[in-house]
Amino acid sequence: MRVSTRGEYGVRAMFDLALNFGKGPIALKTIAERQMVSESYLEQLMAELRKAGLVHSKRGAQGGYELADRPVNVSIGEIIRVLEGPITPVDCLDTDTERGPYCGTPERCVLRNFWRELQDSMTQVLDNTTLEDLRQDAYRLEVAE
Amino acid sequence: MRVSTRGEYGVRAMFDLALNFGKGPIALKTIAERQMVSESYLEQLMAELRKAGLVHSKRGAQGGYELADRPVNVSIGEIIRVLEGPITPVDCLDTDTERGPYCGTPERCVLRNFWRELQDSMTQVLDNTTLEDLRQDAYRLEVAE
DNA sequence: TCATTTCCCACTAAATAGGTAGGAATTGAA
DNA sequence: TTCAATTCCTACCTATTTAGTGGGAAATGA
Repeated sequence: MRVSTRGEYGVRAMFDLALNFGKGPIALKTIAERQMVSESYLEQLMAELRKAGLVHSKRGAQGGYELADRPVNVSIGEIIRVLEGPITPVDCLDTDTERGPYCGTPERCVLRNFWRELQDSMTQVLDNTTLEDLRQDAYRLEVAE
Repeated sequence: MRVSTRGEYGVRAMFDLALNFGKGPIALKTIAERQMVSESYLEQLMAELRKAGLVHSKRGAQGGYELADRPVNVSIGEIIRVLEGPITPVDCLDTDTERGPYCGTPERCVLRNFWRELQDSMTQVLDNTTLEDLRQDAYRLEVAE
């Protein structure tokens, strides 16, 4: 029932980009240092986020990464799905891949419904929180001090 | 963001015991066959559930396992915690173990709060669903046919 | 007595997690 | 035009976790 470091680091990096949105590209090195994450490991994650269209990159000197869209349009769920795959507590909920939608006995569907409920409560939080929400939380935190 | 087969099989087995609650001990072999799970693998899981006090066992001929308590008193969350450990999407939420409660920068606490929200929504479902709820779902399913 | 059943321990193959290393390609600035 | 900064790409690596298997000792009802 855990998010791996892929998801966790990815969210940290995207949150960092959200806090610096509008300032032009941010170098991977900067993000990695600020978020205390291995640079070359994070690089791989950023490559996946780029291919998924969540960030834009600029090569060469003064290059770096920036959000492809405004923070309000990026949910945490999107980030997690790119880095961790579909949000499904158990395989039989996963209709996209070939992990099968039906599980044999009718009693088993009772369990399937339960897992679906769990899935819904997770996606509810994940898909309804955006980077903008987190950015505002951070802002409020700063003001309060 | 997945439950491993440990949790999934464990819940299946406990659900099976709930459906057969009051009928005396059920042999591991029977559960394994009904739930289509490897017998010796399930055996290890049952051992952990027994040590955690969730099931009672009886050795020898006519032996087997049965719920230690009425289905209404067993939540799915308990089962999952025994077999998968604490329900924490990320380490910094885990105050029980030595994974640390505090994460460095104040901005990071924004993320911590977010993960906490996710955790809450998960435990909400997991801890408020009991084996009795599932048993009744199964009963209703049967009646409807 | 004996078939049945739990209990216990050791082992293992494959996948996943969490990285490292090195170099090619691009680009802004001096 | 050169060069340092930076992304991009591929390959590789180690430890841990996952999902089991196998064998035998101990208990117990018939």
